[in-house]
Amino acid sequence: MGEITGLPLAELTDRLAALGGPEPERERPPPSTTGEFPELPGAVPGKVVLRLAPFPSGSLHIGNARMLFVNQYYRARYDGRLLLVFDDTIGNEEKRVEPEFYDMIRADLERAGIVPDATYFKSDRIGLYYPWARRIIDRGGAYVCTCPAELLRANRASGTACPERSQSIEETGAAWQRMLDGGFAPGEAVLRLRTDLQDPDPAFRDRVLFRLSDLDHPRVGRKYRVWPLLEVAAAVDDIELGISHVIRGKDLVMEDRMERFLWELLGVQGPPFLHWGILRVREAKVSKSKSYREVKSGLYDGWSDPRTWSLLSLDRRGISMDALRTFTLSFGLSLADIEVPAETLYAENRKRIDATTPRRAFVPDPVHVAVEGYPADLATVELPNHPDLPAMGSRSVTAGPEFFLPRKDVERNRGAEVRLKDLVNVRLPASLPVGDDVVPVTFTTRENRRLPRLQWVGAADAVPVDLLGIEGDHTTGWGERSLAAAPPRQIFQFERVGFVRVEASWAPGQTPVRVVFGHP
RNA sequence: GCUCCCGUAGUCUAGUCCGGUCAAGGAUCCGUGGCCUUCGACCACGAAACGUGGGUUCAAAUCCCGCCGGGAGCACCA
Repeated sequence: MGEITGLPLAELTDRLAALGGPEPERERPPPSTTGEFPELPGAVPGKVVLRLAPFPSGSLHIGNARMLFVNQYYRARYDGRLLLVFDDTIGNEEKRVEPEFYDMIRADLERAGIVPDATYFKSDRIGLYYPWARRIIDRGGAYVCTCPAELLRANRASGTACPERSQSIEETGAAWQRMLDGGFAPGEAVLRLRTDLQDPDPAFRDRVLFRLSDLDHPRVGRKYRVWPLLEVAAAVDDIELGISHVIRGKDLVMEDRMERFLWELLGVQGPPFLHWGILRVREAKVSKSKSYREVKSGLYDGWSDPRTWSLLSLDRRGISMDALRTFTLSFGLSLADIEVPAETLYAENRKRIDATTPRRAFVPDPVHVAVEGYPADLATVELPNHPDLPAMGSRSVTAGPEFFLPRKDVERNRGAEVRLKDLVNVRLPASLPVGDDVVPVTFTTRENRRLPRLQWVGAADAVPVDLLGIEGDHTTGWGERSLAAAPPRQIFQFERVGFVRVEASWAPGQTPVRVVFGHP
């Protein structure tokens, strides 16, 4: 026996086989395409209830996608329910609830393929939170503090109790009633939780539960002056709405502790929490407040401006929500904070659209050229809509002898022979004339040789195109004639440029064909 | 500073709970070649990783300890 245990595994296997034993399983598990999604603790299929709690202060963006798709994923996995709970408590001056965002967020959800099983508004539930405040007070768990915010913070940092911390339950009850009755102005009093002023995490010491605000709320106006903070509202709703699992970003971990603390104080059992780490898309410097400002100021082209990286803007760019879902789920529920290049998302989208997207020619920043010796029989040519898929058909394109070529390529290849893609070879002049003069180039051969390839548009029949870039920039140029009839939302690949989506058709003499850049 | 979290290729990720089939899999990026009329796609090939030091063990990406590095939170916002 001792002799066997010392043998390497491979040899053991061989000996086993020689003895006629069964071959051990050697199959690898299938390669995973998504990240790791653990079982939800204690989850029972059909009984899982999850919630999405967006704050209606802007459109949903790429950074919110994880919240959407992870919850959607678990709902499907456990055949559960997903509630939309608008986290529309009052906010503050910088972070305000605004009416248009309710519908905008619902539209975002719909776009992402998420149909909530029910929708709630915290602003409808404010009255529900007050009895809970009473219960907390009655257990001696809170006190009304009238310290100015700054002093409150300083005391918290140093672990110093303010005089009101020692008030009796009766005193707190009376002060709370005074808050409700309007006996304090906003900022004059808050209801604070009694935790432990020596708690190792300073952030956790005697946090504020309820505060006063007289801001006008878009749904309930000034009906309430006493507003709950996120932690209390969530602690109450997670119980009352029967949430079975809370899955959210790890920026909210301390709120877990708050909710658990409250539940323990009140002797109720709440759901477990799961988190994911911070996800950043390198190119997307997402800031809801900046987007808000620039949309309001008119600098951005509304919430569909590419710079917002909103779901709406991604759709506008031709990036499918399915690609976004796969992209988002590929990170699993890892707690690590990560930064991912947008290219990964683009690659995912390309997989979905490349095979079905027609090709078209577009020449940005054009130079007008005239080809000397251009073959007369090539005035028009037939080009395939997709190089690899003959089934996608072809279109007839007006060609030379006059063309538009990309200035950048013409300059880079001065004096050299180049290939007009799918057409002929020409020699470019050694130097370009100044101004907008037509540049003479020389036909060389039809023979397809290994030369730099340039996309081209026949000058005789070109259509003006305006391309909106992802930085909000505009590139103008010429496109081939067939673009004129392109319907809005059609996706094309502009050869050697990238994937674009049509915004508006051509109105001759008025507006160019407007397209939005999607990705390379 | 305090609290919590995280370290697998350039970037993500699987594997870590339950040590051996991991001389580490997938995606993306990069390079080369092919298809030879896209700088796209596709095909083939290639380059590329267990933060670090110690310990336990026949055996460590996996268990234990130290160190180093990165991130988040520390609002009368959400």
